[in-house]
Amino acid sequence: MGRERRPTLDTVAREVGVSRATVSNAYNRPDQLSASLRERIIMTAAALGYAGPDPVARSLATRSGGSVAVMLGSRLSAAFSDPALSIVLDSLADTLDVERSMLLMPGVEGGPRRESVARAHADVAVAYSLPDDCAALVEVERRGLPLVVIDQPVLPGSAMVDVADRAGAALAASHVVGLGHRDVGVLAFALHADGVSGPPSAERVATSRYRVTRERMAGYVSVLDAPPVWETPGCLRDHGREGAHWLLRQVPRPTALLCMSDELALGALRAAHDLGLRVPEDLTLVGFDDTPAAQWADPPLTTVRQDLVDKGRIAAELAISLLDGARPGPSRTLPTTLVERASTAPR
Amino acid sequence: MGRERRPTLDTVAREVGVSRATVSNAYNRPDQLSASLRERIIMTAAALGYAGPDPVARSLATRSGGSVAVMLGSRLSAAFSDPALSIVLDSLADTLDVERSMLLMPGVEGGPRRESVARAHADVAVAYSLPDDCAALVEVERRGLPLVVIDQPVLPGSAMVDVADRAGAALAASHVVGLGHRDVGVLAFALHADGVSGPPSAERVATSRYRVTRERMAGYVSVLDAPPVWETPGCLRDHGREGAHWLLRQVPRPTALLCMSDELALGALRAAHDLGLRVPEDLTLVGFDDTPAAQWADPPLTTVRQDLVDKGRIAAELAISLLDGARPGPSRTLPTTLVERASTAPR
DNA sequence: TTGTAGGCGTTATCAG
DNA sequence: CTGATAACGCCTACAA
Repeated sequence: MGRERRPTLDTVAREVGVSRATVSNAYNRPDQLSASLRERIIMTAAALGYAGPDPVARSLATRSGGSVAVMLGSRLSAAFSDPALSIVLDSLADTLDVERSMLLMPGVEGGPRRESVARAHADVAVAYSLPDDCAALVEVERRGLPLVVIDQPVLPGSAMVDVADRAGAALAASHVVGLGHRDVGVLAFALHADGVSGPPSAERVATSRYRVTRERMAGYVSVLDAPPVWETPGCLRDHGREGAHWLLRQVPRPTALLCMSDELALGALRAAHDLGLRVPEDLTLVGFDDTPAAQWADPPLTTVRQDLVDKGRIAAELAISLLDGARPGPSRTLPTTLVERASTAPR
Repeated sequence: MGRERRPTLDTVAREVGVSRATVSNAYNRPDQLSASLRERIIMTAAALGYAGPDPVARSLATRSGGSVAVMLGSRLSAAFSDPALSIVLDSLADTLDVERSMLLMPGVEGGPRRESVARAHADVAVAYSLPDDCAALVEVERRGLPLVVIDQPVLPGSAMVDVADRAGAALAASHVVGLGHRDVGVLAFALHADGVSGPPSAERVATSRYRVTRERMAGYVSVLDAPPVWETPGCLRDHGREGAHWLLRQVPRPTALLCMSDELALGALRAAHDLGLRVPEDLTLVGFDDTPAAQWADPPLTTVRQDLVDKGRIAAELAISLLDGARPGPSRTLPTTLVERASTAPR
């Protein structure tokens, strides 16, 4: 099994009897040589089994061409099971130029491993809702990679796109209060990355590493007065179901639940079902994100809408402009709006 | 904004007064030099703002270090909305060595663009259920990248992992027939990438570009006699719902539906609900995949189980072994089993 | 323990 | 239109 060296640009050049530069031009600047010569070069290249310019070598020479490193705060399973993230990622990938792919860097404990960031062939990074003290971000800075942040953290020198989470949460809270609900529970997602679930202490809430969670909580609390809160360990439907069971056991029993995501709300819907409560007659439910599943639900979910497609698109655009040498501008904050459907009703 | 050149290994070497090799060793082979010298090197490197060895240059020199290119047949949104795929990818990423990330290459029309594969910094590729004539695969071959195929296509020279789809489908069909059902409908996913939906012609079935679809269909048909079939344009729940509505309008109305995925089955469940049919009393439903949603459903779904986590893990292991120079062995076929839950009942 | 020299496969610049 | 020549930034024998 002789590990025979693969042909290179030079092999082809020698065979054709031209210089390497000419062969390179044959691939990258067809207008720089006669069609016939080019043809001859391509032919012999094929005959030699030359696979075309090596992407890595090309990148070294051009100092570019890597992909976009997308850093996630969670494992892929968690990432994929979060519809909101899927939509953002899809839109991001869609907007990226064809020649740049996404280098997905899953997180282990609050972010990708620093080492993997150090080795990544990327010339721009996108951080998706990462904890402020994420080691991977230190590495990004050390490498001097242009950075686009989605949601978190707020970092000088990086471009950023986020969402009016707090205002949106306040909208949700005001809505249910306006409907006459006095006993309102909150279904929050993780405040820390320790997998703990249950009613969190005030301190735990205050010290949350997750900006989105903090903001949404702040929005709820700006309207509500010390509501009962259940913290879930993740954003899965099951988690929402579990938390809702607890919340609905409180006395007085909440007549409305504000949920930090649609998935959580869907879990709560299930819990209501378990307990024989009708939505919205016996229980009012508000989600967050407005993912497709929210409209799909029975009843369709009232929720706080954020434009996830826009979020991904803008992140990609920012990444591209950074690549083009633009300075990161002020952060772009997308609006949130309340979408009233059938899961909310007057008390 | 002077685009000042970033320091390199050489800059550091000169500053410290040693050779580049020594600096390189300071990073890659700490045991090759005294701790004190190493320390001095690292310090000045930091002072100079040297970010450590450039990943691209390193890869060029070592001829390795790229990531694993994962080629998908669909856009990411579609990919993510398919729970089965999510699980496989997660398991795949999880098994990969820490230093290799996944380069996600979404497909546009049946696969990634050939051009993007040509430029990818990858030293191994994983194809996930791609059409046989996928251009991206030609490029993979041209580049001589080691290839691991999941499900499709069957390609000489590549490692492969797939699933006993046909046998599994036959299992499902036998199960419902054994239960006494005579009128059985089939909810199939896309046979072609043209977005068409409806009852497909025999020719359309026979010429399907998708192996998984063909195999499952073959499994059903090996037991059933010319069942009514509805082809969905995708694997979304909505699609399943739409198709089920049509199937349930046929005369005689099917008393059982075999669905090519759990998502489709869940859509069918919804359709049954729409029509006031009880499952399993009035309608028997069988899914495929055994994703978490299947157990979650109400009623929990009888389905054909495949081990998606294994599938991803094995794909990753194959990729790694290919990277280590192993020859692709015979294809690994994972078993399918029938998981009986509450969505099936005797006629 | 350190340094030297050669190579990795391209691209870019600038003459001819 | 073509070809030297010099980067690009690093790795790795091998010699000292």
